[in-house]
Amino acid sequence: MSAPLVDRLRDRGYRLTAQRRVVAEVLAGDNTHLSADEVHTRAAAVLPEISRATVYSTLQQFSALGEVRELALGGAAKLYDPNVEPRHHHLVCDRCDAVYDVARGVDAPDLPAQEHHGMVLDAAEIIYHGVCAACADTAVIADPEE
Amino acid sequence: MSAPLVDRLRDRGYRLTAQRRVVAEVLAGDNTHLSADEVHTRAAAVLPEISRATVYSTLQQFSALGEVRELALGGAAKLYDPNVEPRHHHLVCDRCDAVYDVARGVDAPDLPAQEHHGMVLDAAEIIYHGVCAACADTAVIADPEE
DNA sequence: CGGCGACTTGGACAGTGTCCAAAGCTGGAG
DNA sequence: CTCCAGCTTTGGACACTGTCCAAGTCGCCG
Repeated sequence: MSAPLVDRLRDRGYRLTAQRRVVAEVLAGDNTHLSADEVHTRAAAVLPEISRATVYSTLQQFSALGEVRELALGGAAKLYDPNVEPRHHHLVCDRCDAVYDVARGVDAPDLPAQEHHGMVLDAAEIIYHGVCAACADTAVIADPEE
Repeated sequence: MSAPLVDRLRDRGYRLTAQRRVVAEVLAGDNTHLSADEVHTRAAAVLPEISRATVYSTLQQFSALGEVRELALGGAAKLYDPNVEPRHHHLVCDRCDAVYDVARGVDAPDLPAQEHHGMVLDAAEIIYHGVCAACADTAVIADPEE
């Protein structure tokens, strides 16, 4: 499960380029939520000539193939989550954009058919918003309220 | 409930400027999900000199006051939802970014304490992803499969 | 009515992401 | 093994979203 991403790529008619391999490695080697820019930085550490455009398009491809999940949480940039398998939800700090995974089998309720608005649904994503411990602490300093 | 936003503003020490009034009107007059840019365009139709910076900061203030909800769905821009009262969730088309409201009392499950990661939670948001009817149709044309 | 200070302005700026023509490289055919 | 078609990458220009700031404006209180 750790390596065959490259095999799955070839099986679907994608060419195996050094760039795709490197991006795949970066994603496999880290369980956090990376922005496209972070992926580019880490990939460039191994393959310095890799361009931003390639990283963006590669991430889109991986996302379309279901190898990576694209997350649009509050922050400025989209994040890419290599942990696709155990489908999970997220907690987001509205102050600093920190992201945590919800590990347990928490899941969103199914939507009754009359609420579908003609759409074909394929996934439900829950985002728990709040303030992380670190941000809550700094707030106390700024707002002593004594 | 339709007008007193301006009252609530003054009560909290905010000044009543023409710009804030116009932005409030734009939001009140429409039940769809508007981007900051759309709000600016509509506001400018009434008050041509209003600047983008003002619209952005006003939307942030309204959002902080709970008069408007800021939505970070997949699209490039954040959307602002004037419908705060019946707290509701959303359906998003991953192709065209169309947004629909979930009207019914569907809601996300509470998160067990051991999953909080030290955060203080204040809201849970469910996003149902899928493909809207219009996009599904065009896909059929592009991919006849015969 | 006058002044304080919150508010707005407009333009510069930073970050994210897209697009495109040209050059490079993969993988299959011969 | 070599060659070629065409998929990929490159890099730079571009569009868009959102932030910041100094200067000027104007709402509100006295």
